Amino acid sequence: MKTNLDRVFSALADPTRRRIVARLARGETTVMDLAAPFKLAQPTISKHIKVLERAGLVSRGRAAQTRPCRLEPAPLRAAMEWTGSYRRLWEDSFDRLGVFLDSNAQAQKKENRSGR
Amino acid sequence: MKTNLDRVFSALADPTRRRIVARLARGETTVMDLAAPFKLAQPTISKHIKVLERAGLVSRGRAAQTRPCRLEPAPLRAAMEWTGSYRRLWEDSFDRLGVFLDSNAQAQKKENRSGR
DNA sequence: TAGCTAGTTAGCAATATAGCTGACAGGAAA
DNA sequence: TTTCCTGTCAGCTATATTGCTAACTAGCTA
Repeated sequence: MKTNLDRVFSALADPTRRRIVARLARGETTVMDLAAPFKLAQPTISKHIKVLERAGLVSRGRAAQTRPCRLEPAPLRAAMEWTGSYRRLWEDSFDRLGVFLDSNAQAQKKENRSGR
Repeated sequence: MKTNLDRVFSALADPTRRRIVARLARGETTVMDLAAPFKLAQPTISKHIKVLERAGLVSRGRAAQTRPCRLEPAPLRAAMEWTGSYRRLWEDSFDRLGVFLDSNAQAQKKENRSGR
């Protein structure tokens, strides 16, 4: 039984997939377009996209004969929050921006209160 | 040829290893201690530790017959920065706490100023 | 010395992953 | 209809990963 975070980190462990994510961050696009920069066969890219999809990082629509891919940020956020939860380890003081992590709730409150 | 980030994300993709990281965040400890909470055989834990070590997430010393493990935060930071670079995708506004990413430079300055 | 504790190394099995090719499907265009 | 474009699916190979056990090493302790 694999957790979501397992699949997210696993998906991000491949440089091809990270490049795909980077491309999708600039906007929705097609499989062919995603495959273009790579020397890999196109079905190979399809497989990578499917991995991203199973991790919840990508969602897809249908438009004529294309399957446009869109980046879903939530899992990226989850990954960042996990790694960020150790932020205090590389920061010397606790009362930096870095509090964002120790409690997201607290960070939220602060954000709301201060409007920053 | 594997990049560092490949190894870091790959290492974090396993729940056992994430639990080891979580434990190490509370302080340096031994392999036996790390293995205790798991039902896995001890050499299996050794292997997981080695994966974390190759990713640069763990460094080890020697003390009598133990090999104390310590968490190295830098790769965690790198992973957080990668995922965080897409932070704008899940935030509606740019001028939140979210500046943390753009402000690594700023954090650096703070660190330097504070004499670290 | 002998034995205990902590840990690594070697080797095996099962499964997953990343790449490929070849064949297929659905929609647009000729 | 035929053809092309955009993909998917099935199946193969090679390699990596995760788990195990058995056997070993290194250092402490009796």
